[in-house]
Amino acid sequence: MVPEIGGSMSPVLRCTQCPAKSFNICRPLDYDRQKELFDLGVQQRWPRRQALFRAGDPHGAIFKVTSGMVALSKQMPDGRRQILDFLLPGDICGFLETGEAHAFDCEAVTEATTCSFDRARLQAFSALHHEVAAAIRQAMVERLQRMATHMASVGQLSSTARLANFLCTLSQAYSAHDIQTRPLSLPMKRTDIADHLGLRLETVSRAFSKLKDRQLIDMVDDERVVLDQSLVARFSSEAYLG
Amino acid sequence: MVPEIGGSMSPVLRCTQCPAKSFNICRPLDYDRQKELFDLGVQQRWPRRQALFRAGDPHGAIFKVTSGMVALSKQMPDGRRQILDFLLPGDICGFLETGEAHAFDCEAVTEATTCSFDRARLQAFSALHHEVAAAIRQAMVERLQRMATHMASVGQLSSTARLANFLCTLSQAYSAHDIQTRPLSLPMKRTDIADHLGLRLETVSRAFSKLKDRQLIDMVDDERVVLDQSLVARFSSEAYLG
DNA sequence: CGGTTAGTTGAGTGCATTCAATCCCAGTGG
DNA sequence: CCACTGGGATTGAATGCACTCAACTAACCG
Repeated sequence: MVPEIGGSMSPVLRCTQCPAKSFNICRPLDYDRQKELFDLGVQQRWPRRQALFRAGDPHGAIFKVTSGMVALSKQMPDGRRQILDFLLPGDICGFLETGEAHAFDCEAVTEATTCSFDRARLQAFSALHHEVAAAIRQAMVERLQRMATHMASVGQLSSTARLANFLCTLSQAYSAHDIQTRPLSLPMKRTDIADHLGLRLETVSRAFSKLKDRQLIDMVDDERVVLDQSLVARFSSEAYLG
Repeated sequence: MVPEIGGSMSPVLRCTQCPAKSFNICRPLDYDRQKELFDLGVQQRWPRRQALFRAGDPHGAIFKVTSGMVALSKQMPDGRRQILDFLLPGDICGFLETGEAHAFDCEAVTEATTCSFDRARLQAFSALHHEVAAAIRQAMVERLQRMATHMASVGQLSSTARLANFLCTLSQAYSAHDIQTRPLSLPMKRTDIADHLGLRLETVSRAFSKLKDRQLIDMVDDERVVLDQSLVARFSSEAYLG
């Protein structure tokens, strides 16, 4: 799932308890400091559909996803939910809250493992190491930009274009996380994609069929898809959403 | 438009060149430090529809809105646009970019004035004054939460509910900025509201009519509306969007 | 085997869109 | 003064896209 990356400048450090590759907010740190940070972490395993935390929970830990996929979402009182983003191994969540409580829901979309850090200790660590604070800010800016692009997609595009754009965006995220993109794996359910795109699952299914018919994608099975080059060219964020 | 706020702990400091009330990221600063920061600013005036900056522009200044209303948006190649947020006096923009270029478009929705700061100098200032850095991070977190709530609205609600929620959210933002909410002023055009909510302007107009028919709002004129209590209770972010 | 879960497809409905007409108002010039 | 104009908002009629409800398939598991 997460292939080895070779030829890095310093040895790829692993959290003493985490199987996945290095914490992306730690890239700027040298080996000793990465080790110091990772030693703070505690590994946890989450079955599919289980909540890491819910909006309103008092926030304790900050989570780094180490395997599987996790969804950040907002739940409405009537049961509808909006999935804001899918998190991949290396991503962190639970750090962007105000006050004392979580603002979002966070749940495992597949079986997932995380490495969790005590919030106060990570904060103290980032106060000490200026580069970590900068990396956290950078992570926030990137999440903001991802959300903005996605909002434009949900607000402006037709169902099929929305799905096409989603697949391209996901492919780009996989590339950034050194995850294979051909075929592209879709570990989340159709319902999850629907809740992410602001559609019903039947509409998502029809959109998949349309893309297949137009030969813009090729489905290996329900959870593996190969994107055609022309799709990537037309619907990637840069090309399509400015 | 921006009534005086009385009884503050320290004197309400004004930027030497800015007519509006104090920079909200500066609330934690004492008087001397606020003054030091504000002295860096340069005032500018923008006619309606003019761009403060466009996505892709190399970023220079960071803007604080001092009067009027400004829209952050994402433009698509075919002309459609998604307005991400409306900025009120006291809000800042242009600080959440990666690399060398702006990620969003920013344009004046009404005639507006801004106080602009050199990016490098503000960054240096915030490195020096720890509380300012924290306030900037806080502003980013709040924008992220606003966008998340809005995304849930665009993704999940019907046109009328979307408009109702928008009006309530706007009212809350006005309160937080010490702007009058009864009546609530709507300085932006119907097109702007449509581009914010992911609807067509005709649909927005029909949604206004529906809310009027159900006596959930009362229109003074095209740009002034009074929200009924029951509307606020049902469609404010906390009540409706978790 | 039957039961469950996930996905696809069909038929019909409803809501938002498109296109067009009308209204209102402010500004302008005859 | 009134007629004309243009921008913005509203409303009507018809279309189309996404939704709802339902049937059906496939895979998995007891």
